[in-house]
Amino acid sequence: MAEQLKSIEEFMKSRGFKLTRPRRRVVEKLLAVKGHVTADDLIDLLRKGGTPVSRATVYRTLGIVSQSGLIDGHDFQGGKKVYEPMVGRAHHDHLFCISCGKVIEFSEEAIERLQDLVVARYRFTPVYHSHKIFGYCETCTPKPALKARRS
Amino acid sequence: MAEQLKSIEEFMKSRGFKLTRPRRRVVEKLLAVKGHVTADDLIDLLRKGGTPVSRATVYRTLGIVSQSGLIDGHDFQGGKKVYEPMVGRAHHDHLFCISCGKVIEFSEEAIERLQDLVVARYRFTPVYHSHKIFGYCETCTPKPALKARRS
DNA sequence: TTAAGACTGATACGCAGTCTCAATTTGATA
DNA sequence: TATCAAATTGAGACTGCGTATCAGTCTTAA
Ligand SMILES: [Zn+2]
Ligand SMILES: [Zn+2]
Ligand SMILES: [Zn+2]
Ligand SMILES: [Zn+2]
Repeated sequence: MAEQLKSIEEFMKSRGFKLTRPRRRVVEKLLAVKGHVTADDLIDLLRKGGTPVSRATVYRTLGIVSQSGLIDGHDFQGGKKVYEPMVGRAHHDHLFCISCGKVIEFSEEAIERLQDLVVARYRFTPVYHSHKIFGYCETCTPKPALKARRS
Repeated sequence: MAEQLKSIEEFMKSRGFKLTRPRRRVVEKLLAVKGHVTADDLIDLLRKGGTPVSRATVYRTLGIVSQSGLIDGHDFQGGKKVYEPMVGRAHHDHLFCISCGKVIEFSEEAIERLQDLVVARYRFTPVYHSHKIFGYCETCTPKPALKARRS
């Protein structure tokens, strides 16, 4: 955990940013929370934790660190970004349940390889990608068995 | 083209919506423009074309027709949706140039198949997906040859 | 003709995120 | 330790896409 913080501090230094106390609070809170959180989640958590940080600083910090790939932001629902730490984690993509909001992470190396093929085909230089599949998770999917019984 | 309009009209009827004159104007304009346009692009085009339609109606119409899969909306840049007609077209995904904004469409059947595999693994019922690769298009990618010469 | 219901458009509103700018903090230097 | 320029902070104003509201209009079928 301190390890992860260190990585982030290094990145910021390399870009001429300081890991100030407010910024550290934001990053530490994000690292402490497992899963995907919004900027406002972080603001609430920090306030409740007795170490409030201004909205502007939270957004700015997330913006800066996002550039490093050490944290990732995703837009699932309509226009509300969720962030997750990526320090020391492998790349993954997401399934999102449009009924309950559940987020499932998946890795499929074969897909990643095929993307290399696609970009090569168009002489495109990829920087990052977003692959999201929307639908119903197991508990939100209507059971076919029940449907059949009804008829 | 009238063919495409017909499909959209059928969908709307089936859902209890009427293809009124303002709605038809919006849809026809979208079908007429090749490529990806925003709601405001459509508003401008309609106004310049002498057949203005209110903002609300444009947004509402795009929202209604989007539900059919006959047009698709994508969010590339920050929070500005672009729409494209899908009537009679096959599914495809996108490359987006973060330098010039160019959009390249691609189809990779193998990726689509692998997605089936992924969702099955999690007993997930897919409804739609979004697969976007961001980076630099051919003309925006710095040429390695030039770089080498410099050193 | 009349009336119920769908639709339109002007505009107010919501909301995530950004910008502004005076006050504060940082950290390099004397 | 004192000093100062540069970076950062935070409160709140602001932006911009999209949605909600609602009075007035258009349809359509008695
Ligand atoms: Zn991926
Ligand atoms: Zn994730
Ligand atoms: Zn696809
Ligand atoms: Zn497309």
